[in-house]
Amino acid sequence: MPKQTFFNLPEEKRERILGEAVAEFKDYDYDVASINRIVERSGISKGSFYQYFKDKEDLYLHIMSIIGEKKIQYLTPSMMNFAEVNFYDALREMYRAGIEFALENPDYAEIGNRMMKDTSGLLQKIRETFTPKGDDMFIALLQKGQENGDVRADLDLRLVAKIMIGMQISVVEYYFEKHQDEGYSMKIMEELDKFFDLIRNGIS
Amino acid sequence: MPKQTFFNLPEEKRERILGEAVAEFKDYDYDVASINRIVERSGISKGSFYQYFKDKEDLYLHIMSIIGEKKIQYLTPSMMNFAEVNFYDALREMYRAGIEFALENPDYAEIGNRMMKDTSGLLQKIRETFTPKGDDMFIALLQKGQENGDVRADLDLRLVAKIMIGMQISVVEYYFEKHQDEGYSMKIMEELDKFFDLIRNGIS
Amino acid sequence: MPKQTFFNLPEEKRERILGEAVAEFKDYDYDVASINRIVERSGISKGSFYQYFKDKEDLYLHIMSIIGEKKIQYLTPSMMNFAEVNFYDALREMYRAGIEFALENPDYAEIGNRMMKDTSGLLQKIRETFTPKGDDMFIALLQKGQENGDVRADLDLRLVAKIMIGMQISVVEYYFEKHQDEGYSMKIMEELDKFFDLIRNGIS
Amino acid sequence: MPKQTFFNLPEEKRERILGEAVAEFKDYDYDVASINRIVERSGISKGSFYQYFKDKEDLYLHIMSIIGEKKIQYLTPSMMNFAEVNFYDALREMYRAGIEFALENPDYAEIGNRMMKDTSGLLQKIRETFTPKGDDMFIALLQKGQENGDVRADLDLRLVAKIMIGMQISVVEYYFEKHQDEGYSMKIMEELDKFFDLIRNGIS
DNA sequence: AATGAATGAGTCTTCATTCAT
DNA sequence: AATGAATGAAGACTCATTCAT
Repeated sequence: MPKQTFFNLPEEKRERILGEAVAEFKDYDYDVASINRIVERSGISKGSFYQYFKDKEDLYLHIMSIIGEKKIQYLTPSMMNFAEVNFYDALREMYRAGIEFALENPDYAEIGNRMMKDTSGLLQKIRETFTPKGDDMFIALLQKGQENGDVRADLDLRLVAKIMIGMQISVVEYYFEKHQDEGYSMKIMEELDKFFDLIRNGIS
Repeated sequence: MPKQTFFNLPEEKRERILGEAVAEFKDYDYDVASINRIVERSGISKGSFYQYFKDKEDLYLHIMSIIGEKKIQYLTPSMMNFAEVNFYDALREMYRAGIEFALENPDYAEIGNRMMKDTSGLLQKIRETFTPKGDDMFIALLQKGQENGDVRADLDLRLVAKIMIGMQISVVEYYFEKHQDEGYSMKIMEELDKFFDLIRNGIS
Repeated sequence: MPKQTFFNLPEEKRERILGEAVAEFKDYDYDVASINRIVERSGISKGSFYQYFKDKEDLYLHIMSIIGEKKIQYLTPSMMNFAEVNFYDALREMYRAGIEFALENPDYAEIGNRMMKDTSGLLQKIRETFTPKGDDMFIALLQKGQENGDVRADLDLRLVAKIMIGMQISVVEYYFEKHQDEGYSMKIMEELDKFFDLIRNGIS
Repeated sequence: MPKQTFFNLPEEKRERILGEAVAEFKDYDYDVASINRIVERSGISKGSFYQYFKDKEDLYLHIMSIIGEKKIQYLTPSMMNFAEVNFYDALREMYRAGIEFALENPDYAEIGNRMMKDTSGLLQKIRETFTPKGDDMFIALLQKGQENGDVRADLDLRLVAKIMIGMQISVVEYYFEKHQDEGYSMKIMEELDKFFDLIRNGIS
């Protein structure tokens, strides 16, 4: 949690610092990311940095929480009426929200992915704080699906949830690689629907 | 390629060094892994290390090639009779081999995953040397499946291959977490079969 | 170019660092000169050094530019009225300035000579930035001499210029060795005049 | 002085080692030259090296003595009949010999120049061992010239000798730069003669 | 609140030399 | 006579963090 001094900063300055920090953590893993570089590019002094944040971890956690909040903004609306829609529509909506988040906030998505992959000990704890949310949402969704009869009853839901989260990342990466140049387009939803048909009806 | 001096070492020492290096690369990304720590824990001098290996990359590549060979040992037998078996049996066999490799060589698997995730530029090239194998195998398998009529014709095979590789990793991670204490057990195959049924027939 | 932090230093400290750096580059070629020694003798930490200078080359270039400026202070006055004086007076003045510079700034002269001799590749570029001045000045002087009829027309001026620059170094070295103990004295000019008579009228 | 073991070596091996050592000292100053590289390229073991030579300095001194001997081979014949010829012919012959040596043994010449330039303390002593020869020869020559009346009496011969040695190096370097591509040719003597005319009769 | 100089441990890598076999 | 493994000091450089002003 940044110190109060940070929140007292004029917004412009606060955003500048955060922006450069995001740029750094997008390009480098936590361990390799450099406070030196962030400070330099932000145009603030080293001393100031340590008056805003306790240490590197403090800054990182703050950014992660910002990313988390942003992600929830995308997900929440689609969760509202889960009760009413059927399982597949809900699942599709969830994927769509996640992908839209990634497309509109590529830096945040990249940092998130980086965190998921990192195993440097420090981040282990952090990950455990952030991932359950996503996991639990998927599991809850699947349970509802089982209740509705939309999903087979004999599945290990935690495994399926884990796989589906992994799928979401794979799909986003694939889309990034494929459409790198064309820029963002939600044409991805067409492909996603084919993918959902696959989930639903199997490969065969 | 390590220098000849390394291969001239008494096996015990050679294995000790490699063991400590593996332990290091298992715990840290390439950039963060420390030669200092490796030599310290191996009980050799820094000078000696550089008489065995050209540099950090040389050591890393050597370990990667050892891992690659090991993995091939697991995969090769199952590839033998791909022509004769049907698509799903082959796919199942492939997964089984991959999972067995990961369960019996968790450190190697961890290093492999780490490499796949790394974005430090240096490893980009290395990855391209090692990953095509996996990707291509999956794609080849899927193509054969399409020819046999086992797999639907309207699929983007590269996307499906990417997802299935991601799945394999997810599955392995899941079983690591679940069976951490119980130690390795191939009871996993029972659950995997349920999973394959899912792939085949869909979630519904 | 040193970083701003360096120029912010109290003058005493700044001069101490520069002094020790000059002492190092006077005693050792660029490649052999040691940052470790410089910081140790300056009484600053290694970290501080790299907050003042980007790297070894940065420090070296800064010193070279100081030397260059100093040298120009010696040369400029004598260049003022080249147009009016005859060739031999100009040449003599040029030598005198160079020798005076070397006698009064022996460390600078030594570093300069060292640079001229270096072949380490890095300094090649640097040399090309600094030497043209000297070469060109000599050639310009000789050309003017030819126009005035003071210098024979059948000479390869580039060769003569090269020789005369070498002569200047030889002369300085000679007086260093000879008058090492006696300290600096411009009695050298008497001998130099004999030498110029030699240049003018030949050995015979 | 190399150890006896070195001289017991089969000639082929001895020459190979020396050849690689010469190649190293041609490319790098004494301090920067690497025993590691020499050993590696010679295909001998580190241990062997130190059974042939006491240390780096021992090897270097041996090479310098070889170079010295070679140079004497070029110079001696021309010195034979100094008594009989006039001063300028002798001087011209001396230059010619030196230049021919440099053209036919460029590596040796390069190492020699490097030594002359080096000031690493160690080489100071070495230089003092080797240079007097050259200096003394020039001085002797000039003295004879003075006796014959070929050379003015009012010259500081040690200074003139130093300058003339420097000139020889300048001339060789110039010729190397100018005729780099055309390969070796004694056409240089034509230019040299112009240069001697200059020495003799002065610039004017 | 802001500064920025100071720090020492850390990074990878190369070196000349020794010594037991 | 030959080997080559072992070594520790030294090289340049980066790091996150502290603290006096």
